Formats: sequence, C-alpha cells, structure tokens
Amino acid sequence: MLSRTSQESVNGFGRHAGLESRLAEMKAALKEYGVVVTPKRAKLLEVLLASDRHPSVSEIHEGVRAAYPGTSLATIYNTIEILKETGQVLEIEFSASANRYDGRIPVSHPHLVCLQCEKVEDMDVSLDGAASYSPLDRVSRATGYEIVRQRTDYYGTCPECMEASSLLSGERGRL
Amino acid sequence: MLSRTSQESVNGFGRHAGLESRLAEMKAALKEYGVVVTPKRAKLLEVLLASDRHPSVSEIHEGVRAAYPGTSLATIYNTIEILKETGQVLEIEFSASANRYDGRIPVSHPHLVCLQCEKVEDMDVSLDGAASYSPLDRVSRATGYEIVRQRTDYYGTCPECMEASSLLSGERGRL
DNA sequence: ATATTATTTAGAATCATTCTAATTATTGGC
DNA sequence: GCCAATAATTAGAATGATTCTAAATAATAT
Repeated sequence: MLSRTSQESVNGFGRHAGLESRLAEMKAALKEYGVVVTPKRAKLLEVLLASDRHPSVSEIHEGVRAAYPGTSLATIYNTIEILKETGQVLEIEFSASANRYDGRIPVSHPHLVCLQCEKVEDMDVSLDGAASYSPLDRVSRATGYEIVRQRTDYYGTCPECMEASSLLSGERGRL
Repeated sequence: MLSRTSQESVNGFGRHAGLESRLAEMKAALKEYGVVVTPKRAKLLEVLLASDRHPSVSEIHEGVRAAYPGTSLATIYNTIEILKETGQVLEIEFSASANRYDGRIPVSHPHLVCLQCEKVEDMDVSLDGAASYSPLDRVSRATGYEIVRQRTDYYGTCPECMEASSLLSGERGRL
C-alpha cells in the first residue's frame, strides 16, 4: 500500500493542517476554564472546525448526532455558550434566522453574507484595507467605550445566486 | 407673549431641524411606493425620528399608542417592513434581544453598542477613518458579490456603565 | 352610494433560544 | 474499587420576538 499524501484526510480535517492545532487550542482552553472535554464536546469542536460554512446550531447538532445519536440540542447550546465565554468561537447573530458560528477564526473579522442562499464566507481582510478594521483600542480611546469586539459584515448576493437569478425570477432569503 | 426661540419644540422634534425634512422624505417615499400614509403610520415615523436611541419595536409601539391607544403590534411590524422595503429605516439585528431601528440615517453606518445597558449610539464616522467603511462597490468588485449593505458595529461597555460597575459588581446584559 | 382595495386587528403559529428539574456520568478521596 | 460530591446531559416546558391568518374596518374611486 502506498503512503498517504499530505492532502489525504487522516484526521477528518482533510488538507487543513492548522485545524489540528486549533482543535488542541480549543481543548486546552476548555480545560483551562475548568470544564471537561467530554466525547460529545470534542466531537462538537471537530464539527465546528470541519466546516468553513459558519455552521448554525442545528447543523452542528446534526454533525454531533452523526457520532452520538442521542445528543440533545441543549448540550449543543451549553457547549457553544462555554466556547463563547472562553473566546473560542465567534457568534454571528441574525434575528431573522439562526445564528452562525466561526470556530476557525474566533475573533472579530469581516464576513460576506449572501441574502439569497444564506451563505456566510470569510472576507479576505486585505480587500477591506487595513483601516476598515480599526484597532479596537483606537475606537476605545476615541469613544470612551471599552470595546471588546467588532462586527463588520457585507450583505448582498453571491456570484452563484446572481447567476441563478438571472435565469429564474429572484427569490428572497430571510437574512 | 414672547416669540419662540429656535430651540423650542414646535413640531415634536425640538432643536433638530433636519428631522422635518427627513419626515417629509419618508412620507414621500411611502406615497411613491404606493402606500397610504395613515395617521398611525405618520405617528410611527415621528416616533422613530424623535429618538436618537435606536428604538426597538416595542418602544415604537409605546410611542404610537400614546397617540392611538388601540394600535396593534402587527401594524408596527407591517409599517417597519414597508420602511425596510423602501430603504427608509436601517434595521440593526440582535438575536438575543429585540432589533433596533434607525430612521434618521437609514443607510449603513457604524454603531457603538453597550453590552451592559443595551444602548445603541451612532459612531462618529471620522473616528473609524474613511477606509473603515469601504465603499460597497469596491467590495462588490473585489468579491464578485452584489453588495447592498454593510454592518459595522463595535461592542463593549459605555463610559456610564463602566463608572457604575466600578462601584457595584458587574451585571451582564443580553447583547 | 357601492364595490374594490388597502389597512388594521387579535390572536394563533413559528422558531430560535433559554430555562428547569431530573437523570446520568465523572471525579477525587478513601 | 467504592462512594459522596460535582459536573454533564437530558426532555420538555417556557420565553420572547417575529410572522402569519383570517376577519373586521377604513379609505378610495368609479
């Protein structure tokens, strides 16, 4: 049998090398926080990191249930709450639809949100220019607020949906 | 009787001259949209413009009911929906708490959100620097998305709440 | 006036999220 | 290993904002 190439999936993360260390980091943060990394919690972390789609709670729930069928939604919410408290996940809030989560980059960074298909993508920060993403301490100094996070998101229609809607009559999502 | 000074309220808006024309603009937009500006809708517009607090639906409801006691919540939601469709209000979404509305400046602009007292303030755009607020068409060109709006908000603790929490043990809001 | 159309309404339905109280699993001290 | 003490998990109820529904009311135009 031939040896595996570096691109093959031996760990569930495929070619994403950095995700292994990110997973270790999250587990360490949970232990540090004084909470035990149970099998279900470990699986949740993997599910969260395995997707670049910024999964919703129910997508995460599905993923964990694939390994642990009896897992309750409450466990997902509980664990996400812990991840938020430890700064290990970034929550992207939507009032008209389910929240989305970023475990890969758990600190404030800009997103592109498609209002049609509800896709959430990371935006290449260089696009927005360094200044678009003002250092939090600069804003703190200027406003007197103690700023702890920022949200910058761009809303519109992704190229795929534009293509699709140039054929059909345009449907509208809930975001 | 002495004449009124320019600061007195003769129209419900106090010293805010620009709000009169903004009100006219909103009414015109509704007519243009093919919808009638009923007394309740007119009152809603005034309530929305009268506050710089980025009122929630229930605050708006209270305000309209002060003039028209029987007004239903559904009417408030209906009218806000129309305002969104006509681009006459900016909705600031929160999943853990009620949405907030900006009728004074109905296009994307940055806010300061206090996580303690849930205050939402407009941020002086100059603080953030011109580039922080990348032109939508620049982002559109770079990403292939058709960008229609942006959201940029800074989250933290306002000076008043910092003062208060330096005395008491800090409570945490829902935002 | 009257028919048509738009607005408003109360209350039900929905849906994501949070809470509750009970059950189950885990851990550290013996 | 055994047993309290503690933590995690659970199902289901509760909450709260928002949306929907179908009926009632008001406004408009012919």
